[in-house]
Amino acid sequence: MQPTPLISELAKQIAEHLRAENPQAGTRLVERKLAERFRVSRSPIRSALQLLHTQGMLGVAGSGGFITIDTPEASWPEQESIPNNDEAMYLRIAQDRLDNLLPERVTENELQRRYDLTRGELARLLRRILSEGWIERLPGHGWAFLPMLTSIEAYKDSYRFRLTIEPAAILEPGFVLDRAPLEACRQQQQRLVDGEIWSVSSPALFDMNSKLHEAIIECSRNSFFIDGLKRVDRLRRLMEYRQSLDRRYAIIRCREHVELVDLLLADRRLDASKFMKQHLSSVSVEKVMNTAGTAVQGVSSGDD
Amino acid sequence: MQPTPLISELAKQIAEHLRAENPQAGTRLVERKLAERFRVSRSPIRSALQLLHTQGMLGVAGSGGFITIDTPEASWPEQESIPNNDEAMYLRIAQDRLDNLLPERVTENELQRRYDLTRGELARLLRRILSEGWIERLPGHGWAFLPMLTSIEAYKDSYRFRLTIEPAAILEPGFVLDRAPLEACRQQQQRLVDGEIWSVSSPALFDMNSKLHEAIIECSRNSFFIDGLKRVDRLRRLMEYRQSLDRRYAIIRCREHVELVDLLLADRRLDASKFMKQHLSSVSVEKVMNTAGTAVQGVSSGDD
DNA sequence: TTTGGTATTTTGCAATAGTAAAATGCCAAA
DNA sequence: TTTGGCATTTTACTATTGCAAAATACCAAA
Repeated sequence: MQPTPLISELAKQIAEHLRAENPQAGTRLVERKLAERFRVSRSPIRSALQLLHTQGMLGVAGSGGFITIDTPEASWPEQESIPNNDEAMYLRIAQDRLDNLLPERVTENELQRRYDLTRGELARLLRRILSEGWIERLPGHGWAFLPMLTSIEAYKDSYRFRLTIEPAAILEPGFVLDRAPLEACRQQQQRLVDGEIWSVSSPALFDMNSKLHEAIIECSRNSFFIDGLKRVDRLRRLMEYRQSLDRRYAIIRCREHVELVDLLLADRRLDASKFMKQHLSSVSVEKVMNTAGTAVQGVSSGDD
Repeated sequence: MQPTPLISELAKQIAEHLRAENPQAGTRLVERKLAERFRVSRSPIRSALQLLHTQGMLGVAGSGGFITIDTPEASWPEQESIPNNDEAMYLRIAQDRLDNLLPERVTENELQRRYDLTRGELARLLRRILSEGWIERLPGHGWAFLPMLTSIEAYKDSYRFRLTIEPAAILEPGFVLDRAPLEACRQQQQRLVDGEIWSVSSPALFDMNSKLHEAIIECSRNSFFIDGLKRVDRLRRLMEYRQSLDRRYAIIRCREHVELVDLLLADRRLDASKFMKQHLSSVSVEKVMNTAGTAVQGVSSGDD
């Protein structure tokens, strides 16, 4: 039983899950529970557990099944070892598109040849790109890339959109605070402020920041706001993954994040909404100032 | 050369195009121009023209090629004759899903059997549904439907989202008025107010109204706002297609639409934005009142 | 009942070839 | 140059079959 992509992906997620939960040694890992949680059947879960066991990260219970053992945190390796081909290919296509190496219109065969993909891999990629909204099918043959966040204009557009929906989402009538995830994000931001920010990688920083904003908007319980922000973030990620973030600005944003979460945790929603507005508009201004003088693909102030 | 789906679709679009342009008899239809406009190659355009010619709606020029003839409006038939199988199937699946006849999780085979589809048809359908955001792939096998606008809650959510973005879009700095489409929409709305509303079908009414709102938001030139509204509208269409609209309320909305466009055409953007806000919130209230007493799937006030 | 073990069924990807349809390149005429 | 006619190339859908992997059903033990 070789690890299929799904199996190693699941192993990674289970390890991550355990790192977050941090259960005491000897806790039983119930196959059905995990299967339900990760929305797959027991088969791949079982194989993933097997895999983690052979890596010495899980023990076996006397009566069968796997249990956690007392694993020092260091030995929950970032299971990135198996570089997910799909993800890499996805980013590569995005970069090629941003660099204008890919024409606006492409056929499936072209892509398949160019990136040496099987039909299935290509189908998966196109599905993903489609659902993220930067490609569409032409009526006849082939696909057309949609304009992405290539220009500063589009960039500013994305911030004005967020400036509209994020403060409004906090004032939604159905807004209910999810304390746990917010407190987790707050801690993360505090650690960044306390110095981690100077060592963490740009993509990781980007992810932490967008995770915080998404955690907040999810409290609105309005899926239109939630989806709206997530769609913007996925596009922004493609743009910002290639930039290195200027930590001198980023740290200011992180401080603001902490303050923002504190307002929310104190149930001061109106103040939080106002603060969000101010937070986003200052990021926006910064971006413009920052990109005005330098090349579009230069250093980004950014974060959020 | 039988008409393929693409060809009959193009014939329909070309007829519609001509009805809108209303060129004088004898105007030459340039294949390459049409091909570019509809983003296909010349082949299917040529076949579509051929088709329209055999239906007696186009003449031939002395030196080859097709020209328009003096066709009374009545004889530009709504080319709906060939019921697009894909579209019908799409609506059927949406309805089945809304009626809870389809489980939350389905496999491709299940769908293929249930609706008697070929692999390709199914792939096309899934792609479309995916891009509209109400289905997603599971990590293993199969697909999961996402919660749609099934509840009144979600319904109200969609209006609050619009209430946030639509008035804001009018105030976007990049806002530039597209007079032609707006004036066309205004005329359409005026005709509705003048009595057409009592005879036009519910889906047609829905389309006219959403077209107006989309025409307005497109002036913002901010693709995040534009996309946001379009996504909401696609979902709303699925819900509202099954409802018959109460014309006594709808006509009020149409009058407001005329007024709204007039404000825009007079360049009173601030007033237009305020008016939009009031317009949307009254629709929203109406919806709630209307659905509160009756069944969810009863008569909708609606329109916008 | 809950759980893991095992066997069985089902799924959907891969590879292939054939084919209709769409895209494209070239040419001649206006 | 613009345009339509025509021929050719390319694309992507269809329909196979085989197979690995995922889902599922059933059973026994705790």
